[in-house]
Amino acid sequence: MPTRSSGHGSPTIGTVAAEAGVSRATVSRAFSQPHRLKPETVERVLEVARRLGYAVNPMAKALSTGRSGNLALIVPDIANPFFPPMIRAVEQRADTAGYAVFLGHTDEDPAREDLLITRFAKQVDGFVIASSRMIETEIRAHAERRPVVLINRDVARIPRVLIDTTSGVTQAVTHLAELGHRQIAYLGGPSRSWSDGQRRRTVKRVGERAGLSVAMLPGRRASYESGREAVPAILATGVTAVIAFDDLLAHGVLTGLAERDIDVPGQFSVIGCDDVLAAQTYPPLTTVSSRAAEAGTAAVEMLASRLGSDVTGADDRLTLDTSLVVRATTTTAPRPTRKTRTTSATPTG
Amino acid sequence: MPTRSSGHGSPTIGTVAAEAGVSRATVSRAFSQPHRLKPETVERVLEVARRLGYAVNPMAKALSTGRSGNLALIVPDIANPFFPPMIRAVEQRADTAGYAVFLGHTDEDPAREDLLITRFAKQVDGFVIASSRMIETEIRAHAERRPVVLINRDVARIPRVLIDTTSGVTQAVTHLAELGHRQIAYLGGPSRSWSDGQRRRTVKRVGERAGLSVAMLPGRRASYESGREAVPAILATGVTAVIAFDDLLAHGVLTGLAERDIDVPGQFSVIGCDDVLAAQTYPPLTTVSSRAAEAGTAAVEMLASRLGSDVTGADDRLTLDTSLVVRATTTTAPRPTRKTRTTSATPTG
DNA sequence: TTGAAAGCGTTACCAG
DNA sequence: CTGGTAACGCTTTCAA
Repeated sequence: MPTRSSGHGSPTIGTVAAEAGVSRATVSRAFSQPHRLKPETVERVLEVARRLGYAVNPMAKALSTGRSGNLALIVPDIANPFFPPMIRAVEQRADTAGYAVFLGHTDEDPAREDLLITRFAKQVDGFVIASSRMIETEIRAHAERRPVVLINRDVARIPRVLIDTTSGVTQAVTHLAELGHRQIAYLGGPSRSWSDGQRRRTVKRVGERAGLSVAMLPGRRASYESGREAVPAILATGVTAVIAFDDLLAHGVLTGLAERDIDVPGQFSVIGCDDVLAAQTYPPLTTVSSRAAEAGTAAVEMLASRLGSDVTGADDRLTLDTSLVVRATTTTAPRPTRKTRTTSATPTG
Repeated sequence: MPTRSSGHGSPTIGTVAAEAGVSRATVSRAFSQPHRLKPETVERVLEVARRLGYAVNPMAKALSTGRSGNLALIVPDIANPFFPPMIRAVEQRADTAGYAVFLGHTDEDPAREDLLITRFAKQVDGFVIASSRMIETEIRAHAERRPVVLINRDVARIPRVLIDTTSGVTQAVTHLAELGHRQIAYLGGPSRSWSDGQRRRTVKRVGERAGLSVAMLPGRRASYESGREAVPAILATGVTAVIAFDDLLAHGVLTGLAERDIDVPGQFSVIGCDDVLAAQTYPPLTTVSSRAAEAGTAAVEMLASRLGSDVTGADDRLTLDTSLVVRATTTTAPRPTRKTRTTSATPTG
């Protein structure tokens, strides 16, 4: 029995229509295009709707309009303190733009990332993909189906917002050079990370230009433990300072160093990246600022503008500059007392 | 022109049906009830679908079946490190159960929480609400519309998983008593927090039973800064040890104490809660373990079981016990030398 | 085992 | 300014 206005479940547009004595089309308009209706009609419909506790069913609406009003945010690792502020910002900005957001956690796995995006695809109007680990081809493929805005991943012709750590890392290297350090190391992060590539290249380039010998340590998971475990390798290179991919690693290094009774910054200088630990380490960590929240906000704005008007727009690429925040883990290089020896791997320079 | 099998947009069930020479109903069945179809038919349909890149449209499916395959996770504060592991767990468990998850961030605001839930309602099959700040009436109202599982909020007859810190906090108080402390304080967290209430009561009860004098400090936002700022108030009470609502606050207290040259644990003992900072503070924080991830997983499981079968089931209430993790911020009470006095400013060494 | 057709709740085009 | 009526893409009786 196809009764539109039954009284059991949540009220539908039909229920309201019947009760208000108008057509379903009118009820629909009362919500989506009130200006095309006589004010008193709108008022009456809305009143009835309120009384009945009616609310538009987003899925039905989506099916009809082709726009879901949903976005998906994909991140590699929620547990990394770099992301929560970004997630928060995306959520907030999306919310004010009327979007609800799905959260996808890829656990740094490109395959999982690909899968998640595919699963979300039909249910969202667009994606914000942070620190994507997928290969360009895959990213492009997805971007062709749905609007995509990338964060910290530079793929031509795909809207993206990049936290440019070149500036901050350059300052970091220069800072160390000025303090008299002659040998420094870069402790890498996730290998597929665009940010890591950028930082790695910057340290190398700027370091060598400043006449420093710089050791590159292989990338690893960005975590406190990884940093702690990397200390022996770092020391083996004989450097007097290290710049880590991020604060988490740097924090771990601080601990590893402390465990070996190596004084920071007295005997060794450490610099982090992202400034997520603020002054919460001991000693307070010198680091490169980040702008995760801003990036999130900007990404949603880009996405929203794409969704609003079908602008095939220019090649959107927003970069956010960073800078060095000097705290207490860096100081002048120790005089070359004992000669630290490299054992096997990791040549310098 | 109502052509079902046009060749432009993403393929629909009609496209596949036409291409495979079967009815739309058959295609639908090939995906949802393959066993009710001749194996070779299923195979052919699936093959065609794959070739065409067809994927079921979840919204259309949802509209038809009334189940969206989505869940919503509501949290008060993504930035608090207590939540990311939980979010991660929820996401993961939901994923394996075939659900996608919306994330809602309420920023500790009950009104916003209420609003978010309402907005999600029509689009999800159920909610996991963590540390809800809403009043019981509101929670009940929502729970009547959609299945709800609460985390760290104890509302009768609503499925909930509670991280029971009673055990851990009891151990904490006892630990301090055994170390000879006679006066301790509890530094409160968010006022609407169920966990805070539980911890507060436990500290008070167990403390007094052990013959300690216990000072209750008003609740505040669970953050590093709040903890740091609370130090003067703590010192003003003349206690020799403090148990903080969570690790963030405790960490802040550590800093505030250090700024005043008060040695921890030599002159003052500090205990946190949730164990989210692990050994990452200086000194490593004695704290009460937490089980955020487990709670998230359990919550989704409860929800999924409710969704699966319409069990009006018993009064589900799962509690997860905790215990004290002793690290390095607690030790025997200092002898009553100088009478600790609060001045005003922040003298540093 | 398969097909026809009636919904699911909205929107949007076309009349009036 | 408002109503009728096809879609939107899929599921699900009901028949065959």
